[in-house]
Amino acid sequence: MVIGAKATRISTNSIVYHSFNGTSDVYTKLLEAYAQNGALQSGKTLHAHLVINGLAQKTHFASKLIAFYAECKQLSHARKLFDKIPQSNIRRWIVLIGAYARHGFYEEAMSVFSEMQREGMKPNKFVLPSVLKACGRFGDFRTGEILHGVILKNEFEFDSYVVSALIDMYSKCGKVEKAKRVFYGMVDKDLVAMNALVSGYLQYGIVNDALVLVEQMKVQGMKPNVVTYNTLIAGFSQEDDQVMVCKVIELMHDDGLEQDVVSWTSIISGLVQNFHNKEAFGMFKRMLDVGLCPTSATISSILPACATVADLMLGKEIHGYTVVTGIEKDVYVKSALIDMYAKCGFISEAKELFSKTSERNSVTWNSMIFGYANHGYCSEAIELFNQMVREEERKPDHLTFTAALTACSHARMVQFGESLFKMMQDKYAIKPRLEHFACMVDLLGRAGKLDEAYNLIQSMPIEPDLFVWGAFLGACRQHGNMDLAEIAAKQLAKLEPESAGSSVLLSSLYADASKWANVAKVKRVIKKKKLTKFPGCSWVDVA
DNA sequence: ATAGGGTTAG
Repeated sequence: MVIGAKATRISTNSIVYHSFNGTSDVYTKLLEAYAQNGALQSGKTLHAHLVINGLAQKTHFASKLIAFYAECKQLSHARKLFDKIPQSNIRRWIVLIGAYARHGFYEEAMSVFSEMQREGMKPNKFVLPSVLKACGRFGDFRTGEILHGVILKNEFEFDSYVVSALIDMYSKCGKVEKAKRVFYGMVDKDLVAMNALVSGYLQYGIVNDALVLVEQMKVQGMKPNVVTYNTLIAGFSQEDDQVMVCKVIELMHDDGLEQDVVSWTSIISGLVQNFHNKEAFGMFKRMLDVGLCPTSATISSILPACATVADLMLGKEIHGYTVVTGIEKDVYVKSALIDMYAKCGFISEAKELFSKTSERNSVTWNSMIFGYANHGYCSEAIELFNQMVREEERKPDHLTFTAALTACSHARMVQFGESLFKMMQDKYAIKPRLEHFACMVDLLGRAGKLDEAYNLIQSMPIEPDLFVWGAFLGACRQHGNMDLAEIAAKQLAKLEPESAGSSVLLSSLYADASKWANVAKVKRVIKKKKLTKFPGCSWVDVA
């Protein structure tokens, strides 16, 4: 299938391949390079060349080709090649499942594994690490436990790859106790296993325990590596604990290890997440001064800090860098760019990036829909939502519905909003969260349906928060309903007696369509507790 | 065949 259309290019390229003498090593290296650069066309051409020369069926090349297509996210091609290799060959299962797991197709990896078992193939120690990884990333703890049983039954518990992957699976599923038990049961504890447990501690929010573990293991002769320290740095940085980040870096230097791109990216990411934009920019600059090149992960971490008009210049510079280096195509980078332009109000730039995107995930879609919704392009937002549902490229998630409902409420599309709220639950089995209720209350409230909004609040299966009451209060003020406004105000005061002022601030922000982006700022203010309270002021200035 | 950093919402 892949071959036919490329006849002309094949002949020219064949000459090139033959000039290398066509050793298998060259083919392998080329395929790996193509995979790394996502050079799908070149890889397809080489594939055709291998077919013509009768090499494509050789298991060695077939495996490489499967990995290549998986890397280029061409799952159907990978699967087609897999189907051409004789069934009894265990290697083909290992390669396909491994390729899926390595490139983020966790659901597929697990379903192929079930298929493998249905075909009567027994799992071995080479396939288990990939399956465990897929389980962990997918959060499928039940299957993971079954695999643990398989490991014990087949005495794979002395294979360090398998055991490390098992610890990682429990860690990723948030089962630290289980991860700990497996780790402490190991006769020869190895570095990868320890690192997997360290990451489990972080997942669970006990970074300090992780540090203690590392120190203990050091006493017993374990030598931590950059991965160990980077894991700890990421944990402390996310917790906004600058002091501990510095301490870990010092420890790292005592062990003769240098910070790499991942260390820097972890620090930058933590700073941005904790709203220290200036410090993040400074750190980014220092990283460049040290001579390290930012990766797509670094870029997608720093871009959210550029999502205000004041810092857009830097964002544009970074955008330029991504174009030059070719990482603009990366989904994370692309989504972050779309979000950045959209947040700054440059909807047409965001739209252009979105339409030129070949690979989109739910974040890409959601960023664009939010961009439209938050800037009053409500029909565009709804149209894009419909397109997403129609094309079934990605399933809408809870954020997609938040974005679409936001658009409905700004456009006063009450009926459509109600149908979305129903569709979300009935068709997609998404439980409405606080923000969905807040949108619905806002939608009904703006349309003057205050009683319906109030009924919805009272029917909520979860405790309404200040956004829900804030939206309701805004609607009551707008429609001059003193009685209901008073109820809302009392509820707000009850929810946040310490920072009653912030509730009012937030509710008015909520009511103001164009100021969504400021919510983050307000949250930061609240977090720093610098907000003076002014209880009982002009909430009910309805008149 | 296993371990580290990333994008949306609140």
